[in-house]
Amino acid sequence: MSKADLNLLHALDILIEVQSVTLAAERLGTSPPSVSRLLARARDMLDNQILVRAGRGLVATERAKELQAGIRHLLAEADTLLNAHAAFDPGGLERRFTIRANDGFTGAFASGLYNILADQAPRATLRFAQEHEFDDEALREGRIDLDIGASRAMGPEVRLQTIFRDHHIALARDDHPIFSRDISPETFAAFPHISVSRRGRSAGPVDEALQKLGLTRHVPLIVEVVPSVRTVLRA
DNA sequence: ACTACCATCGAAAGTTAACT
DNA sequence: AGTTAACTTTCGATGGTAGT
Repeated sequence: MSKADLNLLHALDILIEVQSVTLAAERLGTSPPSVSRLLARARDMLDNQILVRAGRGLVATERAKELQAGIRHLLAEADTLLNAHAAFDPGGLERRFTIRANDGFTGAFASGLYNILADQAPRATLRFAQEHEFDDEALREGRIDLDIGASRAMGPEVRLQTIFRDHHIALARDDHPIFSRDISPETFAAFPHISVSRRGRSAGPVDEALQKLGLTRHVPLIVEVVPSVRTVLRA
């Protein structure tokens, strides 16, 4: 790696992401031949085919995908190191921050966050995106800045931090038979469930908890938002 | 002896054009 | 769409010269 430099690593990161010399050149603000030469240097340096020709295009190899996480980690560390001396001035910040969160979080915190932003970074904008709007790669690829939701493993390049704990509430009709006796995990799992999931998932933390008790539940219906549940229960 | 300035050289990285 | 060749530009290293 003695011939590596940050420009090369940055170019390699983009090349692996877009899998195209032309697109990478556009992202880097340079020409395709220049990127082609960078790619040739990277191939020589790594002694490995990181991007291979597939017809008229390029395809990232498994080795390239393995390298990418490490490359991004290195670039982030270098950025932190090189900019440590620079005083951060939020007042002059001109950029949009995209936060992926559910309606509950947006309703509870959007106003407060806006007030802070207006006070400290008046030229910046804040966008709340719905949970279903981006895939899991969005955070890793920088399409969103913050993902607020149930924690899940996303690799070493993504930093996780617990900011609050939430709890689940179950709804049922007034005359539902579950209320005729004490509610236990067994009776809870015995009845069919409606799952509320913007991502269309039928299983989640509830199912993991039931599984630990040797129980499973049947989820015949999935809806996106809580009001839909109320409508179904009343029907 | 030290410093500042200028010219020269070579490596690296850029471009266009042509080819595969 | 990617690669290569030829050429150009940029930049850092080096050495010579002049002034203090």
